[in-house]
Amino acid sequence: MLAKEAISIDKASTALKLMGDKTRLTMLRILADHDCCVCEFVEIFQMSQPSVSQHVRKMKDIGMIKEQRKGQWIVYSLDESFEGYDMIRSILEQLPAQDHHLEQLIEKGKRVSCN
Amino acid sequence: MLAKEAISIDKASTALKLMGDKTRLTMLRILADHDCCVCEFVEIFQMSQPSVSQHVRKMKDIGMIKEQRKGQWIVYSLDESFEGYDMIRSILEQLPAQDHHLEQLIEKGKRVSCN
DNA sequence: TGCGCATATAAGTATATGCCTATATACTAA
DNA sequence: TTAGTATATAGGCATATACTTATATGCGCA
Repeated sequence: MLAKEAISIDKASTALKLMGDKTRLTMLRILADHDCCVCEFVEIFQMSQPSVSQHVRKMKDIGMIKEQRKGQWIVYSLDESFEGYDMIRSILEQLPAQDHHLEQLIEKGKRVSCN
Repeated sequence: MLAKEAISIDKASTALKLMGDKTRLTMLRILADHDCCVCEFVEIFQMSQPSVSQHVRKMKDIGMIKEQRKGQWIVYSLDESFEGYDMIRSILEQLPAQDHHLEQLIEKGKRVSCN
């Protein structure tokens, strides 16, 4: 057993359910390395802005990610105070990095956040 | 980054989706410590046998668990050869043990598998 | 062979999910 | 204030999910 604080089955299943969607899981894997705003995800996933907004909202609602307004944009990031943070971090660390999405964003001149 | 073999986002999201159900997640947490058969899960979850069978089937279909017939029973266990085995193991290790379910099963004289 | 137990499958239903379009809200800058 | 950009919400629709009951299949044993 790892020396990580245990999370309840209930909390864990709620988090894992959200991570069970390919789009959200990719978003989280990106957020593990880079903060992002909604319009960047729209560009990356070539998906409607409301769809992205709804995915983001679900993750924000359970406290998995947090938002911070930066001028015109709302930048999202993993919330380290989330009860299951250690768990989701350890999951994301086992997934391939998604830096190519960020690189393409920069190439297209659509990268917004600076980090 | 941990030194675990990477799993694709696709494979991972499929596995995580199944783990996003409270019943299945609890089953998996139990299987992390003890092999079980369908009738034991029926007793533990107080759920219809077809429901249990369907949950088990979904996990078997993607290779997450494997079956082994032992006489009258089919005993299920985590499949170590599953591509995402390291990932699901690391998740389950962060969840509270579910030994009380097994203990209650034994008290009721309904424990089947011997391990 | 035939009965009983364990498990699987089929079919139906209610609810949840993920996407879309249309519209509302919030902030920036002229 | 007004226009433009970013984000959120509402409403609708198609599909997926989780459960149920009814029924089929598979194995062990008398």
